[in-house]
Parts: sequence; C-alpha cells; structure tokens
Amino acid sequence: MARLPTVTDVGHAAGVSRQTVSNVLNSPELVKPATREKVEAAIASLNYRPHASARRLRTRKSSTLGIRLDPMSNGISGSVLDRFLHALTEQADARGLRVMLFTATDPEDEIRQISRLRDGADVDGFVLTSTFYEDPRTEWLIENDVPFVTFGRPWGIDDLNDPLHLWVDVDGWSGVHDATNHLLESGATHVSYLGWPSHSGTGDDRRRGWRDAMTERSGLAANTIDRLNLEAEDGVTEGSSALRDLLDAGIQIDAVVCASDTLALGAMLATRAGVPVVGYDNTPVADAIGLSSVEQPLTEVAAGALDLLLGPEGREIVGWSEQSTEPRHRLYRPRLVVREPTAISLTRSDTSR
Amino acid sequence: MARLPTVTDVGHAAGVSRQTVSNVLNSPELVKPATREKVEAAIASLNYRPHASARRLRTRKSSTLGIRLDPMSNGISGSVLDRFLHALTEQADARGLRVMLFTATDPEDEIRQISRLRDGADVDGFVLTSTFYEDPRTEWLIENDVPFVTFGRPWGIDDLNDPLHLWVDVDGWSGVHDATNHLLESGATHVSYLGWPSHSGTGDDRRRGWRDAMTERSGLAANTIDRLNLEAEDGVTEGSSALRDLLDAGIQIDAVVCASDTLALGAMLATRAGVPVVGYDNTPVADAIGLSSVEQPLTEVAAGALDLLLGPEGREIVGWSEQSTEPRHRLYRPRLVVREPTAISLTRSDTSR
DNA sequence: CTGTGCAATTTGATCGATCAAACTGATGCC
DNA sequence: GGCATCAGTTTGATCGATCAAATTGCACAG
Repeated sequence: MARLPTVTDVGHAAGVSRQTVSNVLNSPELVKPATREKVEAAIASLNYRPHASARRLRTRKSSTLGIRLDPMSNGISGSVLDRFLHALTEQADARGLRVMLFTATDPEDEIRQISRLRDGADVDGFVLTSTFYEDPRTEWLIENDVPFVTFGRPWGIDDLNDPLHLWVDVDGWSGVHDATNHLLESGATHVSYLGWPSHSGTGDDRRRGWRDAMTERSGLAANTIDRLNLEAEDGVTEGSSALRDLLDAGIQIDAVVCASDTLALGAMLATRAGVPVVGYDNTPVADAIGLSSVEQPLTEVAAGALDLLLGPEGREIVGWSEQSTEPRHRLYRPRLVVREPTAISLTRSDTSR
Repeated sequence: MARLPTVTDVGHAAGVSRQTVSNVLNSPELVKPATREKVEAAIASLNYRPHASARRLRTRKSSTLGIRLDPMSNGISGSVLDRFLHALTEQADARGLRVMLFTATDPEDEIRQISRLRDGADVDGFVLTSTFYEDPRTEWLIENDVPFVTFGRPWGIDDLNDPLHLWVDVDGWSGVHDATNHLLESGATHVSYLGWPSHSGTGDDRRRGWRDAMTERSGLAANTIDRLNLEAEDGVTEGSSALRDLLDAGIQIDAVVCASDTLALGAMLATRAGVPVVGYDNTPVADAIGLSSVEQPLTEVAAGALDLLLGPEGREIVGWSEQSTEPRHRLYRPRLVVREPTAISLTRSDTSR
C-alpha cells in the first residue's frame, strides 16, 4: 500500500509550500484565492487527508470529546442516555468533533480514566451525564481545569445564575407541570404523582412540577395533594405496588403522572383500564403500548452542550476560564407526547400468582 | 499549568536515556530489572503518561477502533446494539483499546466516514454491525485492506468454513429452536412463528430454527406448520395485526415464538391471556412485562470480536491477510430466559377504538 | 530613488514518541 | 593478547503536521 500523501506532497503537486497547504486548511483567509484553488484541486486529486495524530501532536488539541458509557443501562429508561449518545455523536460530527467512549466502575475510577485520556491527549473535553449532589467528578474537573459540560444541573445553591461549570439540562419541572395540567384539563382532579424517593435533584424538580400544578389548578387542599404523592424506586414492580397500596387504601385517583416510563408501566399495571397515566422520557416502550410521555429534546440538548463547550467562536474546545460572558448553561423545555390514553391497558391476568 | 512530563523528562529523572524509558514501556524484556525499577519509580513520581498522539504518529497505530452508531435505533430492539456497544467498550478497555463513534446516513456515507477516520490515522480497525447480503461496506473494506470484524455473518455461500472476513455472530437458529422446543415440551403443539418478511439472513435463520424444531417434534403436517408461519415488519402494531388475522381465520395457536421482543409485544396484544409468547433479544421491556425471551450473549460476542481483530498475539489490530490459520469466526449460542409465562398479559381495553 | 508597510508565501524549529543504527562494556574463546 | 559476541543502553533520524520568524514582491509615501 502506497504511503498516504502529506502536506508536502500536496504542496509539491500544487507548486506551493507545505505551510500554504496548511493555511488553506486552517486559515483560508490568509491565502490568495487563486492559490487556494490550486491547492484545493491538488488536495482533491491526491485524495489527501490530514493526519489527525500529527496535527494533534503539534496543536495539542484532539477535537475529540470523551463520554462515559454506563456499565449497563438500568431498565427501560436507560435508553435515554443511549439516545443522548446518538444525538451527541451526530451533533459532534456536524461540528468536526469525534466522540470517544470509556467506561468506569465508580466516580473515582471515572476520574482516573478521565485523567488518563486527557494526559494522553486523546480527548480534550468531556461530557458528563448523571451528575449528582456534590459530584466528585465535577470538583476534580474544575480543579484540574479540564473543559467539560454536564448533562444535568449542578443543583447547587445558585445553579442558574452563577454556576460553577457549563451545563445543559431539561426542565423537568415544566415537563411534569405540563403533563399534570394536561390531565387536569382533561377532567381529572385527583392526579397522583409517582416519583423516586430520596433527594436527587432531578427527581425533586419533577415532583415540584406536579405539586405546583396541583396547587394552582386542582382546587384540592394541600393535605389531599400530599396523599397523592407517591415514592418508589425506579422499577415496574416497585411502581406498581406503590400505586396499589394507595388504591387499596381507598384513595380516589383519576390519573397518574410518573417520573419515568418504567414507573408509568408499573402504574398502568396497578390501575384500572381507563385511568390515564403519563410517563417520562418517551421511550420506545411508551410508543409501543400507547403511553403518553414527556419527551426530552435530546438532539437540542446535545447541540447545546457542544455549543457551550466550543465557546462563542465555535472553533475549538475551550476551558471554563476562557469562556466569554455568554450564558454558561442551557435549559431546554420538554414536550408532552400525548397518545390515545387508554387504547391499550395492562391488566393482571387470571392465572397470575 | 506546567508542561506534561515526556519520556525525556522521565529519563532525566531516572538517569537514563529517553529510549530506555520507551523500552520499559514497550519492550520491558530488553531492560535490565534494576534499571526498569528506577524508570518505573520515575514514571510514578512524575505521574508520566505517554502522549498518545505522538506515539500514533510514529507507530502508525491508534489502538482505537471505530463503530458506527445508527442514526436512531429502531424501536424496542434497537437497544440490542446499544448493549453491544456497552459490552464492546468494556471489553476494548480491558484490552487497552479505545472505541470511537461515528455516524453515517447510508452505506456509501459510512464508507466515506470509515475512509476519513482511517486516513486520519484516528482508527485502525472497525466493527461493523447490521450487515446484509452483498454489503458494499465489507467489499470496500476487504479491497482496501482495512482490518475489521462484523457482528453478523456474511451470509455468503460458505460463510462458516471459508469466510471472506472476520465475523462473530449469535446462532439465531439455535435460539429459536430452543425456544420452540421449550414451548413444545410445555405441552403446546401449534406453535406459531412471527418473524420478519424478506430475506435478511438473520431473519431466515431464526425462522429455520422454528421450522426445524416443529418438523422434528410437533408431529404436525408440513402444510399445517406452514399456516403457523407469519410475517410482519418489526413493529408492535404490525405483529399484532398479523397474528390477529390468523386468529380470525380460526387457526389454532397454542404459543408464539417471535423474531423480536417488539413483535412479541404485538403478539401478546393479539392473543388471549394464557397463550405463551417468546420474544428475542431479552430487552428491558421483556423483563418489565414478564416475557420469556432469547438472550444474546453480547459480552462474549464483543470479546470474541476483539480477540479476532487482535489476532493470536493479542497485541495489535491486524488485518485479514496477516491472520494466522486460527478460526476466523465465532458463533455464540444464545440462551432462553424463561419468565412466568402469563404473569401479566396485555389486553385491549373497552374504550379502544 | 529609497524606504516603509503590508499581503502572501516560505523556511526552520518543534510537538513527543519510536525506529534503526551505533555504541559500551563485559565475557569468552582461540 | 586480539577479536567476535552479546546484553544493555544511547544517539540520530523520523513520523506529519503547525507555529514562529524570515522572506519575497509590490504599492505607495516622502
């Protein structure tokens, strides 16, 4: 196999020097149009491609960003991160960036991996997903001045106006708020919320969206609303039994809003046919069984993440300190996908144990 | 931020030359143990990491492999490729390889992307998924002597004994065969098969698994078996209506084996509760609704793919021509995950249109 | 006519590693 | 002693690109 052409070969073919070829590729405005055309013709005829590693060695930039792929996505909703990954890859490609994957067993290991990738100059920026309160990863990245953006708010004191790092996120409050309002408008009054326990920022945010909508429009007393507030770990069985407990207690429920499609599936199993349920994430399952769901605009989220990382110039991945005074975060509003509410329902069959 | 240490720095600290440091890293057997320890100590104390791009420039190897991420995975079963990606990343990591993603709009575009990544020395091997009859990608890769392995048989004349390239695959015949036998053993005689139309190698292979099992054990006449053979595009609605047509025609059906969990979900919607259905891929949905399903051993598949690509030495990605006489493919047997067959069933509700 | 300024292009040095060849001692053999 | 051998180590060259500084050519003011 013949040696691949280099800038020198192209320059030779076009009758110019290697640097001029380099300029045509990186700073076309420096080159006289006539020369540029000659060079471009030579590039095309030789089918020249810049050698990425050589460029990286010299520029100390890799135009590659790293993202961690979780060991094994959890349940149905795991596909959200996969879809985000799809979107990120496409958007990165459109901006001339590459996406490199890595795995890690825990946050400390992830820091080690990040460090390795960065020191090897393999990657010059990172996208973090599934961030949490006082995430050691973000602290480490800030300290070490590594460019990164998180999908998920820092959930700190004043994350909106004075964040410590770049972030993009989806406004879960508004998604659940819209969903709840939609159900209230359709005639329901007792709309239950089935969400995660504990205090993940995302979970609390979504729950607040429901509570605010209920307080504003349901006309129910606060303690009645409280009774409709359910907590369950993210699983079909868990969601199902949480809701069934409520029903067994004789509480009236007209509709259910859930923090995930997984919980929503559980809710559908527990409720009678005809009780509308709204999920979250709009996974393929929701589509398959005709479940209304809140869809996150992942393509826009991915695009936003990259735009923040690339900075206003949009040419290179820049660190936090070099950022301009532009907004340093983006919050996207999700969209409620309404499906025929009761076209299909799930029921326990007779032979069930 | 201080400049990162280089081999020269390490050599200086250890009192040896840069090349010795390089040897410690790449050919430790050439270095005297005492010297090696000194160098290793220096590496640790300086926290030295080799600069990946510099190494790649010199060696013309990237230790990175590329894999295409489909634009948007189709339906429920799309998650299989995602899970394969997870497994591949983990296995690659264990072998010192990195995984880089790319996207493409069609096979021609994919070839263009592959060419770009390879010319840029970003990637030195590829993993192809979703291969099909006379795939232009494999032909191009073979012609251009690019190392690659496919997840999916070439489905050529003699793919098993004299394949044209490296491949790994899962034995769909055996998976469906096992599933069908399982149902027959549970007392069913009229086991229907709901698979894809057309002539994808994978689809035909799975269908054959059912037909062979039925011929061997059901005791039904060939034309009776034929009537139980259904075709539908991969969708819940499509699967559902195909099966309903059969039921409306008054054909007896004791159980259904499907080519995917998506079709299986459709089948569950169409059949009465109590008719066991087996899906394929063991997606999260199957787990959620208690659907038996055939699980592909994706971790092993990923490991096999890498082992083939790395060759017997296991040190570097080698092209086809340099392969030894070792087997050039791996076929893995899937495993039937049996779940409580009718714990939960899906039925159309009253308010359905 | 000379020199300044500027645009366009070229040349030399460099990024950090590895390859290939040369070197250094120590050993052993005739 | 003289010389080949060999393990262990070092030096010079190189991969392909970009940066920084030097150079060329040309227009124009003094």
